[in-house]
Amino acid sequence: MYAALLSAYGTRKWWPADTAFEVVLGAFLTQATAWRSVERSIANLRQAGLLTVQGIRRISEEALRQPIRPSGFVVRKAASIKSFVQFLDDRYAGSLDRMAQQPTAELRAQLLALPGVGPETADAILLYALGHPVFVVDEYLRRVVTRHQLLPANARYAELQALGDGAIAGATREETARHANELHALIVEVGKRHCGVAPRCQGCPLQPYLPAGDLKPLY
DNA sequence: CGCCAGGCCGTGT
DNA sequence: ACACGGCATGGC
Repeated sequence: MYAALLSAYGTRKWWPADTAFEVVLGAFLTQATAWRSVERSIANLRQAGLLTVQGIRRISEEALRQPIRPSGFVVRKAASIKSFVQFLDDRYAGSLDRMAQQPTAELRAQLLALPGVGPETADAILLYALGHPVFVVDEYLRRVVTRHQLLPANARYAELQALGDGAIAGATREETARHANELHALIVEVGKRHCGVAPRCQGCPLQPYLPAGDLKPLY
């Protein structure tokens, strides 16, 4: 299925961000939020000079709510972003490069301990901001996997991740990270186009892999 | 206008 | 352990 997606859509350029720290901001802002809305927030932050660790460090939590307004959940997201920068300063002297030197499992635990960081946000930061080879599970993957009856609809995050891990294993850490990057990006693409709440399977590159029978809306 | 978006968290069983 | 609603805002 990975091969079919790659063949259909080609190489995606992901994560859509100019810097590692911008990836982190996007990871928080996109929680249950359309990327279109995140883009407007990023534009606001850029205009205010807030796309850097120093920028976020300087602004108050309350003032940060304003530029990220288009992404919603502004009270929680502003607090989460400030907490992350506090953590980065305390633990890694404000450097994502230094943070990236630590073992993946340790970093994941540290991230999950932060407010507003769940498994997907932690893994997105690990992969796209820190370059660690972890597979990122999101709602789109859950939909694809459920529709194709690869796992039950109530599968846990770890089960979905294990499925992804099986598809991205490479000979080197870098190769695995590249596959993790690519496949997640492709899943989002096919998810947006074909795997919404109501299925739109016409022209879907994964159609040959669908089980027999009718598809139902998810909820 | 109503539905939904690249989750996370506190609360109730 | 696990389901369930709230969280804010805007695009379609």
